[in-house]
Amino acid sequence: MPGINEVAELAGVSTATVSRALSGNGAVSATTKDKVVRAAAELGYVVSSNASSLATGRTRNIGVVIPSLNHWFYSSVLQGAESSLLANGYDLTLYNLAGTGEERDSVFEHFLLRKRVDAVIAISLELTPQETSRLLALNKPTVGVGGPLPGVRTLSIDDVEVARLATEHLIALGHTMVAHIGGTEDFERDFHLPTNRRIGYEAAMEAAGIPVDPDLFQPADFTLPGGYRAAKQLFGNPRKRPSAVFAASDEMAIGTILAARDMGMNVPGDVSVIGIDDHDLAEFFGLSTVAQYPDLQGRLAVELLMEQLHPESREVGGINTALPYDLIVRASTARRRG
Amino acid sequence: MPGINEVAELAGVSTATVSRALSGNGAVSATTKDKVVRAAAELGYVVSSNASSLATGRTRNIGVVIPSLNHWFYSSVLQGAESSLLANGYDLTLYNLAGTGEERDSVFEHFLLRKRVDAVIAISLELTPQETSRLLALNKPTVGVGGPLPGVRTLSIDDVEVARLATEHLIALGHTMVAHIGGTEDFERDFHLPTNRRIGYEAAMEAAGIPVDPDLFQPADFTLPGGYRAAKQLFGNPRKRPSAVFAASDEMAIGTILAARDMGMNVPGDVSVIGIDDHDLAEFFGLSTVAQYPDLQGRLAVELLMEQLHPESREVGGINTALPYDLIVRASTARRRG
DNA sequence: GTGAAAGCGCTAACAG
DNA sequence: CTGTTAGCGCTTTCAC
Repeated sequence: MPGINEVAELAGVSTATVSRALSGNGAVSATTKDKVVRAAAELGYVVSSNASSLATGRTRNIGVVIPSLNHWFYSSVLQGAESSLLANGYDLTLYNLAGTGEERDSVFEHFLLRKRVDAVIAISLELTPQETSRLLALNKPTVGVGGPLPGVRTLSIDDVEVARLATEHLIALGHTMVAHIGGTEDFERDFHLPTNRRIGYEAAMEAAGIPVDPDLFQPADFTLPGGYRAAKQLFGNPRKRPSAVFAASDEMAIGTILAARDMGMNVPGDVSVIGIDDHDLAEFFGLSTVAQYPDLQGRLAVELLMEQLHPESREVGGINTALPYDLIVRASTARRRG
Repeated sequence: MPGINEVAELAGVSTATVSRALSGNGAVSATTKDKVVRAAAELGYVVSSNASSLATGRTRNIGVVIPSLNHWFYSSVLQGAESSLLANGYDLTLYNLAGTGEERDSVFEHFLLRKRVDAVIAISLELTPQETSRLLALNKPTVGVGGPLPGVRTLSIDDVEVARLATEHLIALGHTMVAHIGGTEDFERDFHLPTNRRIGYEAAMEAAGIPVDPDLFQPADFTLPGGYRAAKQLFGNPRKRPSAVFAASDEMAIGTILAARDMGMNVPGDVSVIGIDDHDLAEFFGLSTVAQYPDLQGRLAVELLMEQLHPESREVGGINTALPYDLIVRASTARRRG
């Protein structure tokens, strides 16, 4: 593990010059730079990030706080963020909030404060007021993805619009008995988004002059089994059978498709189904959906941070644009029959 | 952001004493320790991990290298490791190898070498010889999970035994036409495990005196759609229709169940299906399986590392025990009909 | 049990 | 353009 002075010696220059040559800060003649680079390569020299951080106050490391790793959306955002950070020469340290309350506390009480990160990305987090203030107290650039974080710049698709679009697709196919599977109250409190999606659904219905029927709403937990159970309730109602279902996530929509099959119903013959996400499995199940791009959202979050961390070298444009989403029509939606 | 000297001042002691009191290294009288702790709390003092690392040479940070984030197994291991590291006061920095070859290279060429981690956990990695030597050149404690890593202590279930157990379960139910869906050749080269699982399958068949029929093997890519396609091939063969399928992963097994349904076959009436993993969705699909516990594997990997990093304070026992796995019988397997 | 002081390996003025 | 030097904030001998 060679240090900077060994490189300096080999190259026949001072350590300061080595530092300058390797970091690009400060002018170095082309020839010395070349010498230094060679020497460093020969020795296999790599800066000690600790020493460097201590001297500069910057760590080239950013913290990502995530509610859980086992969800398609979160891990996709994480994947996008990781890859983009890597490209920018940053490390990513991961804080997972799943697990006991104690673990969660210790993230906020100890870990984030260790001065180990230059900035933090918070994925779909709904924090307690205390946690939020801890986060803000870090006084570091922070950006949220997918969750509303008071006081923090947040990246999120327009859930109301996305839900409206999905619902309109169903309505345009002639459906009027359009059911909605959305978040449970618990879930709503934690993530807000289900409420927004429900609002978009209701807006689309009302705009089409179709009264919103509370019996056509079923809460679920955003999982496939949850969607399955909710759909069975909907389909089993002898009085009102929906001809279309808008589920607030693809996993629930897939559960809905499976429930329909199990009840002997044909999708889309007897019932149309649409979700939100464009989950990995959506294509396999022929699921129509509104795609969002969590990977891209993770990348964008990193861009945003980089702008704040390196204000000089970046142009600012393009970040404030709304996040993209697209209606993707597959085999699970069709014109109302009869 | 108070520093150690401010704490020292408030407590009326030297910085050396603060360091000792807070780290537990070196003797400090109970009363001074108390004073220091109070002062630190009052100021909200947290050590600068960089300064501390620079001085001690230890970072309290460990690197985790993972092939991809979107897989149940990997992210479960990661989750277990993260939570266990947190409990041990360690940070986790994440290196994802998915993405372009360049990104992958840069992980090995630059990031891991930054002296930022005390140890590394490699999840299911099959590395090139060059990458392996880079890794070993770090000369840091390293443990692998789930993949064979030459020269590295690795945690892995006994794939041969697990596969044999699954197959025996089918055989014991009277099945003789037992098909196997395993890894493609590409996949095999990368992960080895499919081969081992296939070996276990064949061993069980032979032990029961049932000749292994190559027509009853189908390769797939460990995904649900892949399992679906493979199963269709198996079930569509007009000459030999298996009465049971052993899939090398739960996702492929679920694909198999869906394929059977789509072909009008009843599970387990017409065909029994078993997988390996105990995936999140296994219960929902009533899938019989051999559970492995990736979360636990992640935790164990951390234990192993902690032993190496803090040899004094740990007892060594229990780590060399084979990793646990359990046959879990649900609704997808039954006695052969007729 | 406690303090003084010498670094850990690098960077950033400041001179030249 | 390059070298000298003073830290960054902590830990750890070494005395006392």
